[in-house]
Amino acid sequence: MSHTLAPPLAEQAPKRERRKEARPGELLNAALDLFVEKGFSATRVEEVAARAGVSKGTLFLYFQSKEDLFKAVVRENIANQFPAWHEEFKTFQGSSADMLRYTLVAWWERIGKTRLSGITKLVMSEAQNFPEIANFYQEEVIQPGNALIRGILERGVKRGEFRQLDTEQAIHAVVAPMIFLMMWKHSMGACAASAHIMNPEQFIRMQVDLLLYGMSASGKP
Amino acid sequence: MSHTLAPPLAEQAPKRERRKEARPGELLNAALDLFVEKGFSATRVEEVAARAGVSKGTLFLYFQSKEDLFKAVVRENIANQFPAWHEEFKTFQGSSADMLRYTLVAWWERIGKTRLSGITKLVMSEAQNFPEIANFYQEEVIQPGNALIRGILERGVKRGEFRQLDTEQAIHAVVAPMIFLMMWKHSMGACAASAHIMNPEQFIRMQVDLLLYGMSASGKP
Amino acid sequence: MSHTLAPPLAEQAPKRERRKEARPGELLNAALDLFVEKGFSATRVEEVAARAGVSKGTLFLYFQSKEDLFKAVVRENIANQFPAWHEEFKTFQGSSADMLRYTLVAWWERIGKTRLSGITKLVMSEAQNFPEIANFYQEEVIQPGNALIRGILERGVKRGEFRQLDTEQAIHAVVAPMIFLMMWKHSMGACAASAHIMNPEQFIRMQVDLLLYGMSASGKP
Amino acid sequence: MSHTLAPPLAEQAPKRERRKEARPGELLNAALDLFVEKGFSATRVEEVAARAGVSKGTLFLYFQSKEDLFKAVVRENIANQFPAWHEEFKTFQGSSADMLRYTLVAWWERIGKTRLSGITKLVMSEAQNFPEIANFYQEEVIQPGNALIRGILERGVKRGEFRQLDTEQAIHAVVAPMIFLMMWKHSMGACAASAHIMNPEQFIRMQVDLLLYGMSASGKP
DNA sequence: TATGAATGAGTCTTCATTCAT
DNA sequence: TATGAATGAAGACTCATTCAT
Repeated sequence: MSHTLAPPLAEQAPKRERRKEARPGELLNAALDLFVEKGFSATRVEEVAARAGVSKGTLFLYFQSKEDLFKAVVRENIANQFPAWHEEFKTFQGSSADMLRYTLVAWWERIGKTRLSGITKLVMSEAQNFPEIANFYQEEVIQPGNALIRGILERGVKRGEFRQLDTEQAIHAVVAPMIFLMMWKHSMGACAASAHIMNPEQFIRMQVDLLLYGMSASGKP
Repeated sequence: MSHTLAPPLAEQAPKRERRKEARPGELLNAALDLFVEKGFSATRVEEVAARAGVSKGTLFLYFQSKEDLFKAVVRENIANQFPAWHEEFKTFQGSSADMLRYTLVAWWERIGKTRLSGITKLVMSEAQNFPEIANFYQEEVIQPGNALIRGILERGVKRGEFRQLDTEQAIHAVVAPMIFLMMWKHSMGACAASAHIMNPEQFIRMQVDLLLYGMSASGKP
Repeated sequence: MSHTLAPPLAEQAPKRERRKEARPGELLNAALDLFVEKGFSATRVEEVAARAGVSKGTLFLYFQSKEDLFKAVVRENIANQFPAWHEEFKTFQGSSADMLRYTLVAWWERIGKTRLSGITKLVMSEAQNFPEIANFYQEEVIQPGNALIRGILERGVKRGEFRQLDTEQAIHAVVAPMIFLMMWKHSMGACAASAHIMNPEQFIRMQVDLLLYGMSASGKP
Repeated sequence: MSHTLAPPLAEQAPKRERRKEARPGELLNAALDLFVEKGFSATRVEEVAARAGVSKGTLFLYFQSKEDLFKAVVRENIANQFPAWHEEFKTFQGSSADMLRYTLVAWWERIGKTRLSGITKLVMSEAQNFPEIANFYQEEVIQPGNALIRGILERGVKRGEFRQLDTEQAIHAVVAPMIFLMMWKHSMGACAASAHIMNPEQFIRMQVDLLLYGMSASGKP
């Protein structure tokens, strides 16, 4: 398996003759844009519909409610990536340190640097006011995502590359900088004043180094 | 036993209580609670007033607008802590590693573990939609806070305890886990499913260790 | 006879009536009524909507704001009359004295005696507090209206019927009694005490006589 | 009796030692300013109090309500001028044409050109919404004012200077341009665009000429 | 399937008036 | 007499959702 960073989700939808069947997809795409830009609560369904080129009523033909629309956005764009990740991981050949490093860099390419990172930001921002969404995200994104990391860590421990770890704690140590990066990018990072300060790739590299310093069985990554 | 519909006579609460001095504090306290609980946009000024035991109109006697109320909450609870921090730092005697460790632990005690952490979460969540608030927070909290960290790092470098660093990058490395902790606590951490997973003190300790591994001049913290 | 508390079953009025085409007109008509009756500031959009038989929200479907609604009322009822006036004037055959007399009498029939006169009253009443409206009215009504009068006066002078005049001053002399009439009708004239005192047609006739006395080249109208 | 145009109401209030007794006067003065500037409805009692240097509560100590305050302003500044006018008229020596001319010019000096003209504008503007005020003004200002004019006209007719007139109609012909002038000054005249167009003294002179043309027994004023 | 007109509860803010001190 | 804190009824405008066509 090659470690190319190409996005796994190639758009193979035929460009023509898809007026009707494509409607949900266009709505989903518009919704993703707007949810990321304004958050869940501040996004108006009418604007989503307008951006997708349909009427407000049509949106409610495909999605029962604004919340339902959001869930579909998440499933369509994030949750459905997990099988591919799992597949990729099953056949990974390198060291666990490499695997971790690769994962975080690939995550940045496929999620973090794209508008999808805005979804995580949105959920963390508004989970309080929309418990339904919080639970949904927990189950469909966070748990599968954590499972991925857990797999790497347990692999490393089992292969003697990492020292004995409190796995769940370690998962958080891995995930924390990613989440921070997404939050930053979509909040303070969006303000002119502080936008340039942080270089994400550099930040990730540093975080990986720090993590591996701490986790390596040998004391050296 | 008579089933009269007359209201119970227990209502002897004074209707117009004059509490000039106490009002702003009570409103600020109620506002802090609600802003943390629901965010800025979803908090209703009427509810703030009700929780403080006054009418909607009274709130606008003390604060020009909802935004003004929020700024007052931030100033009263966070921004005014910086002088004390600066004072404390000026006379710190130990090593810079100890200073950093002490700072993050103290920060957790004084801000992170209290409801105040909810304010940072709120700002990061809603900065996009309220640029005025974003700028305000940048100037009155983030910049002073960063200055504090910068002081520690530069001290460590000057005293030869830390190796030569890109200070601004290092500030972010220090701040990132704190911000993550606040975000987590007030979003996914507030959901029953994942509340117990993360132990903040332990998380901080680990982060500090990682940071010092990476920054120490000697290679050992 | 049962004293059930159930509401009478007579409510068969359709709740959601679709009248796309008719709505704006009904709203405009209701708005004209209420603006004339109460002025701009004291008119409640909700009452306008109610009088048009729709909900508050529906009004904002057709007009962006209360001010926008007002502008539409003015355009629909007054500003759009000017082309017809101009057309009429272009082909007027009689003497300029007759033309002036005709104009003022016709103006009374088409504007002054109708509820439209209330709009001018409203604008003069509230221009101070709504500069946006003042400017709008100046441009869309007053200037075109003055142009009409100017045309008559210059025609009279050119044809040697009127003596050499300071045209702009004379315009005011012509317009003043009209404006006075509108103001009076919608203020003190609306009070029982003084309603009967003034006969508008007679008042106009007298004003025209006075004006022509003053302006005629021959010294006799 | 001299025909000087000096204002009859000399301020003979002692400048010192009038802290307490002067309160109502200061409030009245502030109220006049603000009523003229913003109208009745848009004037806030709090601002009146502030401008008079007292608290809002104090205002309600002297005046039962906003309406009551307004009535006091009218009485103090306008209604109480009528006795002096009557006195002056009783001893007027010249022709009735001169008397009319003198009256209108003096009226302009004492009322029209001062901020008092704003009161008439205000009443005409808001009478619809405040019938109580409309009636009050009718009785205390309009009727006495009309009586003054009626006196001049009847004098002129009796002395054979004016031809036989419908007195009540003629009163309106006299009053109309004055009212127009006040309205104009405080509405469209306040807008930059049209402020310079009208010269009030010139306008009055012209109106008087027109009136006297029309009313003179000789056909020449 | 698609429209878009209609709804109405909800939100911030203002201000005349009251009343405890 | 004087204060100014407190009230609460409005009012303009928004927006997710419904439903007749």
